[in-house]
Amino acid sequence: MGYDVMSVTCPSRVVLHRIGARWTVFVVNALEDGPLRFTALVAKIQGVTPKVLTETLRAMEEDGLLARVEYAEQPPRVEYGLTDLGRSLLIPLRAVREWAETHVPEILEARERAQKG
Amino acid sequence: MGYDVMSVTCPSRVVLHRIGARWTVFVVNALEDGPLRFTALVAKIQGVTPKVLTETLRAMEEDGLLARVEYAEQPPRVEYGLTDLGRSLLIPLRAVREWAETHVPEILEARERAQKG
DNA sequence: GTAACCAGGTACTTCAACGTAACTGGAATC
DNA sequence: GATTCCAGTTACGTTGAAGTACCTGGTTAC
Repeated sequence: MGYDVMSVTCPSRVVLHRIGARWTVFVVNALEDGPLRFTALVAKIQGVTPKVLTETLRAMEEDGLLARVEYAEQPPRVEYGLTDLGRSLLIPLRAVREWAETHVPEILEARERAQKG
Repeated sequence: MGYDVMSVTCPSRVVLHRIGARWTVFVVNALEDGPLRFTALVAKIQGVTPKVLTETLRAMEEDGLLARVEYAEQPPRVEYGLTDLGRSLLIPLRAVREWAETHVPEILEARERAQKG
């Protein structure tokens, strides 16, 4: 239904902002094959710090992209997995990721040309 | 070609960062139907300031996504248009945009639930 | 008992992105 | 000759996201 992304009041702008956040794309991709524990995520997504990962996870949980599941075991275990909504995001994000991977060389060349020229 | 997006050194991270920049998506979408002049862009993309738009355009030009064309007329005219590379980006970005537009309600509901609960 | 693991939390700092406001300089228009 | 349009530029201030470093409290393994 007609959202106008160019309008300042358009709610899809908020959504695009969340998607554009530095680490959201990585979390979604990292959870592609199933739920993971916090430390597994830190290990898999190189360069992310615990603090930032926590913030990203909380934000994504708030948006219903992610489910945080505590298991009542001893010792307790916490797992993060994609919801149906989060999983549906995989499709467009995969397209972006593939575009990035295939066009990296062209962009790097363009940057070099811009530096020299 | 094996890029590992999860690796810190992966160049596609840089690319994803540029794509994730607040206004890149809007510029690409705004130029979908052909080249536009600077002021036309400012008018079309609501909320963007001249300064930020200039920065965004320069960065995109450096990456080869955009071509800046000066016409040797009186008075001179400047137009910005997508390159082939920039146009190829339209496809994955359209997918993201459509996802955002269709799932905005779900996300807003999830946020409300998170606020109350 | 002590060392490491898990799942974070806190406090502080930094930095780039973003925004505001005002200005420029040439050309055309009234 | 005053104003407006175009295509920005410059200086400055703000903000929010990200990073650094260290702490915590329970649990299990050595």
